[in-house]
Amino acid sequence: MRMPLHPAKEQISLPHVLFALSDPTRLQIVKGIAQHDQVNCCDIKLDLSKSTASRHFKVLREAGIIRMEPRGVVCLNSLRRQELDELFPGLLDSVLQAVQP
Amino acid sequence: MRMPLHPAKEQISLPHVLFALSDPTRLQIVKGIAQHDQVNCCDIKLDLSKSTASRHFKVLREAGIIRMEPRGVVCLNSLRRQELDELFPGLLDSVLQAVQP
DNA sequence: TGCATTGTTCGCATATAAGCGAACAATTGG
DNA sequence: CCAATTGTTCGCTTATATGCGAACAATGCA
Repeated sequence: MRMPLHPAKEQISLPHVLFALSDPTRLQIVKGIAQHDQVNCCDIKLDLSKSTASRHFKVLREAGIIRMEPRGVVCLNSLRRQELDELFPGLLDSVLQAVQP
Repeated sequence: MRMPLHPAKEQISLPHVLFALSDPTRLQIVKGIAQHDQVNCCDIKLDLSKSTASRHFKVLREAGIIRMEPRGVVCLNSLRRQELDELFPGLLDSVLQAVQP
């Protein structure tokens, strides 16, 4: 696993965050990460090729929503909760609340 | 002005709402409507052709975020606050809070 | 050292979004 | 009735998103 690039907190923008969250697949990913915290990518079952899944993770990462840490052959994903809450108070919570179970 | 089509509350979906909000121009529109409530389209100054502006309003309307009521030659816009708050509690508030002033 | 595992990247195809101007529709007011 | 105003729609162009498979990179394990 190569080290993925994450935007600094100041670079995170509301439109990009909302766009990243506007896709049902990515909402599922975010929900999965929020529920279990620290999951690797293939823990979240998606009916997609791995290249497409990888791109969805990339969109979330580049929007500043998730953090990906290499752990050997796997990478652990977590939400950038604190930073997002500081930038956009209440946003992530309301979205997670609203995602259908 | 023809009568515009609005989705019923049950048809409003989170991904569509988030997508509609993921554009800076549309965020400006939403903010403008939220601040003044009941504004007509050309009250919100946009550096866009009127056809493009019209499409942005249409995206917001079809996502269920705004309501457009014909008033003569003009149409009045308002947020569908109550329905959105019922569907996605806190979402609209956190977005409005986060939009840069 | 080899090989399986996991994820990224590339190239390609298709679909959707976003921008504009021109033409159209509906209403108001002279 | 006619013209001005406001917004929609259409046709077009360009840019971006989304999907896939194949090839590549990095790690861990036998």
